[in-house]
Amino acid sequence: MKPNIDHVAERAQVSKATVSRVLNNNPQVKGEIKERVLRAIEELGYRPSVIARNLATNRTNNIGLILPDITNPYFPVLARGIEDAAHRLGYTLFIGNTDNDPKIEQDIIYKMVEQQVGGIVLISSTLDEKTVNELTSLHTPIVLCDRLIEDKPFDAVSIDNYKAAQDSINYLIERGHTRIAHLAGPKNIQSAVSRRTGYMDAMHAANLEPFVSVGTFSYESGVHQMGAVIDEYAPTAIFAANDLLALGAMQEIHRRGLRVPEDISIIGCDDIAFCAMSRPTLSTISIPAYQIGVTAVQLLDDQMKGVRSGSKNVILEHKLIHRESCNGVDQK
Amino acid sequence: MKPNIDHVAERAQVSKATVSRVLNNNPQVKGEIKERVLRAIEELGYRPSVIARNLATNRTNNIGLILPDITNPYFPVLARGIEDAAHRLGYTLFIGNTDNDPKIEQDIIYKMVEQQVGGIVLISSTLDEKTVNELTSLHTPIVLCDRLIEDKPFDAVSIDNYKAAQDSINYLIERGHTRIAHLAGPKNIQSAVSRRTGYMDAMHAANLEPFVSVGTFSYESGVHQMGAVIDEYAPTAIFAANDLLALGAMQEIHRRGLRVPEDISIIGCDDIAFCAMSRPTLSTISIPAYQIGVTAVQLLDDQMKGVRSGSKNVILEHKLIHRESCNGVDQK
DNA sequence: TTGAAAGCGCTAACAA
DNA sequence: TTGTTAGCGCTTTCAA
Repeated sequence: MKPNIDHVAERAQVSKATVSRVLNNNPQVKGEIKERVLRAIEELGYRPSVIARNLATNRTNNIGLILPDITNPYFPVLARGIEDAAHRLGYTLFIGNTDNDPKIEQDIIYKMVEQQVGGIVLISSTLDEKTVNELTSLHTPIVLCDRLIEDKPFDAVSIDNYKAAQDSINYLIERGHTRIAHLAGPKNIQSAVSRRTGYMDAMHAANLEPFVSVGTFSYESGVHQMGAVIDEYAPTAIFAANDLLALGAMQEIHRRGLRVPEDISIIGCDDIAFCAMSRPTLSTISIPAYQIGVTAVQLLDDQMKGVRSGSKNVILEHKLIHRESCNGVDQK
Repeated sequence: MKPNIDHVAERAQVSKATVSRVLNNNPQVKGEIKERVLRAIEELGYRPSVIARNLATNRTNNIGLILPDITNPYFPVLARGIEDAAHRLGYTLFIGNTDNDPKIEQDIIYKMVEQQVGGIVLISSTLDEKTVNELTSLHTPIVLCDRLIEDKPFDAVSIDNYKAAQDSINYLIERGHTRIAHLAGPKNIQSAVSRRTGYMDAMHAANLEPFVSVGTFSYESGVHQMGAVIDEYAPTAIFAANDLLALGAMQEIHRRGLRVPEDISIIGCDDIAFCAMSRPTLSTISIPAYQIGVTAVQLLDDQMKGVRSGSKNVILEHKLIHRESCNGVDQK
């Protein structure tokens, strides 16, 4: 039979309150008694019941991670950062995929709250007024990743997507490109929108004619969009809203017998591992996904421990990575 | 104040046992009373405390997924299958990465058991006698993925790695190759060992001289190993123990000014998404990772519900996918 | 510094 | 068919 706190108390000849104190490192237990309790615990192979403790204290050491789809190569790195940080802080991690479906997202959030998670790291696409109000009413600490919500009562950690887009465009402009098209992501995803706006503003600032093709954040979408872009705009460079799009676009460019970067330069965003493996290797905006994850958990931990009041918005640095897929227009 | 079962009982003018019955869909509650209780629940916005229920029943609706590293592109698909199946069955999923470190693995297993998970899906590399005994002593349902343990009291789901390797070699032999090298995975990972054995046996059966280079399951290892293989063996074909190795090898082959498949054909294993995106696209053994995940959860659910006694070993079908990276020797 | 005892919010015998 | 009551294994006042 699995030993419980009473068995330990009995064996150590103390009350279970004392055992509980030892368990919780309460310093007011005298050394000798503490020894005795620890020995009893050892001898019985006793492990406290987390569940009973949860009920008594009304909290858990669990936190939840809710993301669109772990299958998208950008997310595993983020998830790993979160898991590592959570593990380090003694939390166990729940995980759930939403496929960007607001209904599923709701579902999972409630399920995790029901499990009494101490906090949630949320990568959401659906932050309308209604959702925000519901989240607020949960009274569960929340940290948002990858989207920047101003004037909202949530902690968040992300990069400056607007600036990342501008950096990309300016990088292409410096290399002499003037016909730069943008493969954009979904309109309901905030990071995609920021990147698109950054692109538009940078193009206008340089007096260049913009061209945007909207799709999803997938490889297939990149393949598909690229065909239309070539037909309708004849670009010499592409800024893709993420790397999967860029890789798909590259595929289509090659299929048409054009070359990267000689005919068309291309830059992506995220810096997934495959950017360095593709032929040619893919220039991109590197997002510190792992660090975003770690930071998110730190913010969450602070909230859970009541260290801070008010919400905090952390913007991490992105970095443009130059690889083979980008050339100057004169280097054909 | 958050309502509890007593509040509901009071409002519905019944005992809390009756409320509990309604909560658990016990059919012996009369329709009218059930209505009253449901109304009270509705009006109070009552949600039962999972934690209290866990303590009372001594079980949870949580299951755990323990894997080496979610960052390895093979695992997210598996994880997704597991999450989807778990979600469908009403389980919430814990996740933990081990980095193939037996100590961390132990740690996470205990942590999850401590959380009273109902069961664990384990992708382990370290199944020695000692670990097996410890796992058995946990009395927690366990399903192993991706490795086949005979005569062990665990459910498992995997593919036939030995045969997968043989299929690959025979496929290359049919195309006229005779100098076929193998980039092997770590010696302590069972799937890697099976693939290697399959390779060796297939080579011997065909009277061909084998050449094995041992490394890790990473891209970098593929790059590194490939150099040595070219120098020491001059292969016309490569069977890599996984796709990352294959992609790394391809990179190195190109770097040396050789061509795939004209100079060297190459086939990998796993069928990660990038296989279809690389240049050339990569032939590989397709492993039904998603289906493995789904099946694992089904087995786990059976165990948890006591449907079955004895352990079950499910082998799913793999499939050889022909892509551009493989040629006949005469098609130079 | 330690112990006694009352919960935490539910489930499940057992009785009625 | 419903209610009474005793736990589940801890934590946490309050008293000693």
